[in-house]
Amino acid sequence: MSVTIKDVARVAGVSYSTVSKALNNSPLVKEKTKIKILQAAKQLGYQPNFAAKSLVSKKSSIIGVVWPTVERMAWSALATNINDALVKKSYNMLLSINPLASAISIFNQFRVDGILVFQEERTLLESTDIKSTVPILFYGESGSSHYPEINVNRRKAIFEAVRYLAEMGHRRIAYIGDLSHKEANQQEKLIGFSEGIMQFGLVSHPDMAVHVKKLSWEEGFRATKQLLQSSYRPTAIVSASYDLSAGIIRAVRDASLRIPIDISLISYDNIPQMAGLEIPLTAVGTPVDKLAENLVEALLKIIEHPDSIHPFDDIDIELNERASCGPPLK
Amino acid sequence: MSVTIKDVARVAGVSYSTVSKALNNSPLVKEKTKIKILQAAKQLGYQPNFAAKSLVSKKSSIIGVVWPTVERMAWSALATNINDALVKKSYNMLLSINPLASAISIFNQFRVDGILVFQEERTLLESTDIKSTVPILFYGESGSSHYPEINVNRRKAIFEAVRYLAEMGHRRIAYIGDLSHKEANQQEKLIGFSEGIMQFGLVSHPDMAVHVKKLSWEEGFRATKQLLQSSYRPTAIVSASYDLSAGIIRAVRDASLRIPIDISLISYDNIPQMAGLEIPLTAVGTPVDKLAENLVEALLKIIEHPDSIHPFDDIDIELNERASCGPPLK
DNA sequence: TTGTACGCGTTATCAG
DNA sequence: CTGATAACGCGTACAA
Repeated sequence: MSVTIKDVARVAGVSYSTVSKALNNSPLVKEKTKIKILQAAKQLGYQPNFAAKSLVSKKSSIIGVVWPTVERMAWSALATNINDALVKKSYNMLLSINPLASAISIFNQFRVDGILVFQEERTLLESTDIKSTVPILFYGESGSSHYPEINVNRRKAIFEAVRYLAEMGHRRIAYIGDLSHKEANQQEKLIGFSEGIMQFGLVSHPDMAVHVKKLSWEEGFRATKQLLQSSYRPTAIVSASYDLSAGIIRAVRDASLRIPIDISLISYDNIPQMAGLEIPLTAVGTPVDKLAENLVEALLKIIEHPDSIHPFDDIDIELNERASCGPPLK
Repeated sequence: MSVTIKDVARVAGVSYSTVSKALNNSPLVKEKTKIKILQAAKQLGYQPNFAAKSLVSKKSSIIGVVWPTVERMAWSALATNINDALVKKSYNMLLSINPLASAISIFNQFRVDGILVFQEERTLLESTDIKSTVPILFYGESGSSHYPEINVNRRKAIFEAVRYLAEMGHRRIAYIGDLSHKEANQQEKLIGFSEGIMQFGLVSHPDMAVHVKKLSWEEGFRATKQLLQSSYRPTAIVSASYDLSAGIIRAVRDASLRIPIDISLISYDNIPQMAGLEIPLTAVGTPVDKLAENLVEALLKIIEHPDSIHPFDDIDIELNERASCGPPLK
């Protein structure tokens, strides 16, 4: 049914091995015949067969990405950026939203060149022991030390956010985020906040940190209402995620407070969408495009040298000033 | 590097064709040797090579799904459900977030068994003429009539929502959604609303329909504030999407109105998450699980009979009563 | 019940 | 420059 190089060869009146060369732009083919072959190929609507190609070449030019069911904005943005970065390196990205073990199994059978795993919580992994011939890179907590992982330094990011506010003159800073100790990533952020408060000798208060069950805008909204009604009167808020921040803005405005005049807001998750909110948000974290490039680069490095050990540094964080922070009112 | 059936054969002390049979659970192999082979395979960590397999069998057991950049909740839910439905039929799903043309090209080279395209706006498609040997099914507007497509009857869905409210006694109903005529899907919803208003002889008012630029919660929030401040005093709201509704609820509650006592709310997008909102929302639309099953079923039908024409009916809609609608206050 | 041989669509190596 | 031909890993008739 589908057309092969042999069909193309027949139409072009050459042998199929010549077609193969022509299609791969080999210099061993005369320009004229090359053109003839290319025309025949186009005319027949030839599409190379990936399976055959990767069978012989042992390469697929595909990177498999394992994605837990994703709802958060920051992750969508990351996926898009990784895709772009991969295309730039002439790879293609395929996503699987299956459970980790089966996704990895599928990608292994496909003999993709590399696998990138987005891991939010680490609990899943520990039970099932992952077997993979294909190089894997974890983004987030891998849980097992068998595979290389890259993480961003969330602790430092939040710490820097606090520093930024403190240096601006803020003394009463609040934090809205996941206060439970279930997810290591979220815990890191909280620690960063605490460290900042202590380090810069800021005001402490029992209500200064508000817990959210999910990093969603609803929770951000709710938590902010709660915060503003408490006896703590913050002049600035540190938010643990983009989605959270979206809800925070709404709640703050509803309380007829102005950002950044009455209250400053700085958010984790350094994605371009921050600029598109009602108020362009000053944010801290690794810019997604850089993060994506780092991840891709690291993965390609692993692919090229699968055996050597790869101790990846945490990716550097940045603080992007926009319009949501200013000195406290008085 | 990676282990093949030949390696397994050597370890198990049989020929590799026997291994092949054993692995495919053929009855032509003695139980005892089968076990021996299976053990050897596991011990070596054997993973079948997809490329080789699909090369000879002309099947990949993979369905490629083309996804525009994902941000909306309802779509995430749909993807998850399709994945599940596919697994049930022993297929695997792989996602591509590349532009339509290149995604289809990749899937063609992979010789996936079928392609499912999520198409929100149709503008993209019309310029590039899609060529695909692999069967394609469009969900949404394909734009060209070359490929089969399935859609849900959004017009009817919204119409039924209006009917539901009307029969409950509501006379002043508002609509929050995309009022521009750019996207056919959104236009359909608006038409359904207008038809309902006319058919049931309800009150008309210039402010009864509020436009949102995006189907996001922010816009839902904003539009609702606007609606509640206008001179129109609706007793019920019809919302065009889940995300919108989330924002609507917040805005309504902020105005100290109670749902459903002071105001009723019914939403398009029939997804389980509706039940998880602050107020379990009565919703109309095709339940995602059914939608997913329908799509999968239709696609498999096309795969089996690629040549015949497939005029798919719109998928039926359902109205799920939850806790957000009641009779008007007086 | 097991093994042999061939072909799937490519690339790569050699001869011509 | 071009054309045979051998792999690649697997399924499957067919032979043993």
